[in-house]
Amino acid sequence: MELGDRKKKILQLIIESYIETAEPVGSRYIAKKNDLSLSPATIRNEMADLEEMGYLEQPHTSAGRVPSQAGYRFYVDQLMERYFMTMADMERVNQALKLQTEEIDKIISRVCQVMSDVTDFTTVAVTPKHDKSRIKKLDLVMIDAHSFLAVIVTDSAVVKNKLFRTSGTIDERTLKLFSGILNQTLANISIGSITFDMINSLKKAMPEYANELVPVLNFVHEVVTQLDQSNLYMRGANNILKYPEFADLDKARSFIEFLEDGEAVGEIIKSVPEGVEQTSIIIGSENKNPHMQGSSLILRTYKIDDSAYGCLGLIGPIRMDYRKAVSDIEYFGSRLSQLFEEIFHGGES
Amino acid sequence: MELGDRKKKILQLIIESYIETAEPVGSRYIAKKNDLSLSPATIRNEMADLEEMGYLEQPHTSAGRVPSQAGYRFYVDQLMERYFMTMADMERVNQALKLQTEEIDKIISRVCQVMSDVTDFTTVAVTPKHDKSRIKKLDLVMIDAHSFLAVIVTDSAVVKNKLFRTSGTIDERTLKLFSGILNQTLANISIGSITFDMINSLKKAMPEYANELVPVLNFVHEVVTQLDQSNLYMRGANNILKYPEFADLDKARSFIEFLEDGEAVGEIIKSVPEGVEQTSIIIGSENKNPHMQGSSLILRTYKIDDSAYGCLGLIGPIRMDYRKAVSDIEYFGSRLSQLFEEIFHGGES
DNA sequence: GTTAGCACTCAGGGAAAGCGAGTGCTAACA
DNA sequence: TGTTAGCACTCGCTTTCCCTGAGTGCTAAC
Repeated sequence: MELGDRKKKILQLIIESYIETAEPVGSRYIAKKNDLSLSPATIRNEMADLEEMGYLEQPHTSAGRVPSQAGYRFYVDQLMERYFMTMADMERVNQALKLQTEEIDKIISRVCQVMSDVTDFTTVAVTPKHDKSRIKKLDLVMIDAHSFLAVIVTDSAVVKNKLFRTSGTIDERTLKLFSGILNQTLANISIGSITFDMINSLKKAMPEYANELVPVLNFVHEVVTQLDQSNLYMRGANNILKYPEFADLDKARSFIEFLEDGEAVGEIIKSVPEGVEQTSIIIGSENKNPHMQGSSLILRTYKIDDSAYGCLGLIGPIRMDYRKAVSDIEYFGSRLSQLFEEIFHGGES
Repeated sequence: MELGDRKKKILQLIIESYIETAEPVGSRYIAKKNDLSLSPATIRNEMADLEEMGYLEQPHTSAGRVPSQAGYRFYVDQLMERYFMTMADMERVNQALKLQTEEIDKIISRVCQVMSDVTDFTTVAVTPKHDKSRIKKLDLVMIDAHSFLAVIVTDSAVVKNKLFRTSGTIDERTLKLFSGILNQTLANISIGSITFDMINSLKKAMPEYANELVPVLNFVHEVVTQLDQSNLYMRGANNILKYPEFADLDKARSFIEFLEDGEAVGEIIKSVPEGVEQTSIIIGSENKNPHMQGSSLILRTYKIDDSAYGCLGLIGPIRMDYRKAVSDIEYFGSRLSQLFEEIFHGGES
């Protein structure tokens, strides 16, 4: 059965009113608040139809109607209009994103916080995996006769380092020799394709320097493993307590606990297709993870460079303001992509 | 008025029972549960005395007694016995602290999480300021003809780095020259004493290299500022929801919000005297910050090296198990100090 | 100094009653 | 045929009232 324009309008009004007030919506309310020039009785008939079609539900006989999950889905797919962020909010975001740092993790963590402040939702963000980037340079810098620093720089501008203390003394020449060999083998290969075996065979190749070299190779392995993973940030967990849906303390607590466990949340976010900047809306039981089935999740990918995409997320009750959430997250996503564009391709710094 | 042994014993029993059950404690209960060989009536007399002295309170006439803040204070100062962690818990902590990394921030963040898991409290941790450490080496590593990496290493083994893209091409010799000058001026001075003026005069000293050098000097300034601050970690905010004291959602929410705001919490923790490994207990309104006055805070300093101390904290309701909290945090603190001792003075790595 | 006995207090829980928002159905109307 | 007024009905919420029971303070006896 196709939905007529009037039914669509009524459904939209009900959903938006419910989103705002969290109260079941009655026919009288719809008739009065909006100039549909229809009587409550007529609205009631339409509402009964919408319920039959599965878009609305009734908590109990004498209450108004509440959107069903299918209702929300229809709403976000077909009814939802674009929301425009106020200039004030945009300005606020832009101010907050004026950072001195270029460290990806710091930036993402900050965005996560600002987004939580602005949207009043719980926000999550994952930094991209760097499995497709390459080691550009591996250098060993002498600090003093008993210690040196290993530095790894990737073409995606990630730098990792570690200090080493040596058992004997060490000189610049030996370090140069080491770094030459390491660079030859490991540079310009994508991180994802550096294997444990590769590193192991390097270890065996130079038994005379094993004492100093093995720790460095372990470090390389550690870095490669690290870059192959993404970090997760979460902020504003307290925000979910603002919604009456989480008035039950136990429910709220176990949900926050779930959110604090990065692994699980990361798992969910990984399901988002990489490589395109897009927004996904996952409503209630559309979530695979049972903990999330009482909530909705809005995800938005952002781009660091062609080989690295990260993801932002907003978590709220199923009755969340999808209109605002979507436009907010899209603004953050685009600002973030833009920010990285400036940092990595914006000429010298 | 001096407290007799019997009064002390009764006060202790009341406090420990209240900590356990969160229910006001009646005279009958104390008489039955413990073999004081006293009748409820006698206990009542003693309780009335303790109330008069300000150690106990009565929520209402027909309820039992509840410890007052002064009661808790007396308890932690004079009555509390040592609690011994179970071997199982210790083992669990030790397992969780087996980390591959030597990055201070990662370690602290991890400890914070484990501590929250083990203790069921909200935990905070601050990393030390490094204002007393010195720049040991400042190196510029050439990456390719258009970019180089600046690396700063301090004597407290902190490494910071940043990539620079240059407008023109650059060669190793120029970088050597730069790093020579920078090292000469900035190395072996304590971070806290490197001033903005100092950096500014360096900028002016070499106008011909301004293009490349100024960004590096800005970076130095940034690093110095960063090292002068401490980072704060917080975990297990959801844990406070486990306590009936926070059953009021609004209260709980605003408290979690307060905790998520690092600044404010950092401010509180800074009040702890540095330089000694010790435990402080701050009960309810002894906290200066009004948000904290409904909670108690246990703080414990830990040592990274002679010039750098950090701090761990447990946050719970005033009715918290001080006995367990104190011994838990002390175990964590000592393990942490020990860990850093191994990392920084344990010979080669 | 300790204890038994007793009257008194008061928060919390449960039942009962009343309220009111909202419905579905029917019949009349355009 | 779609719309609307009217009306009886449903049912969750709130308020009120009462009762219960844990716990107290006081008094008098041991």
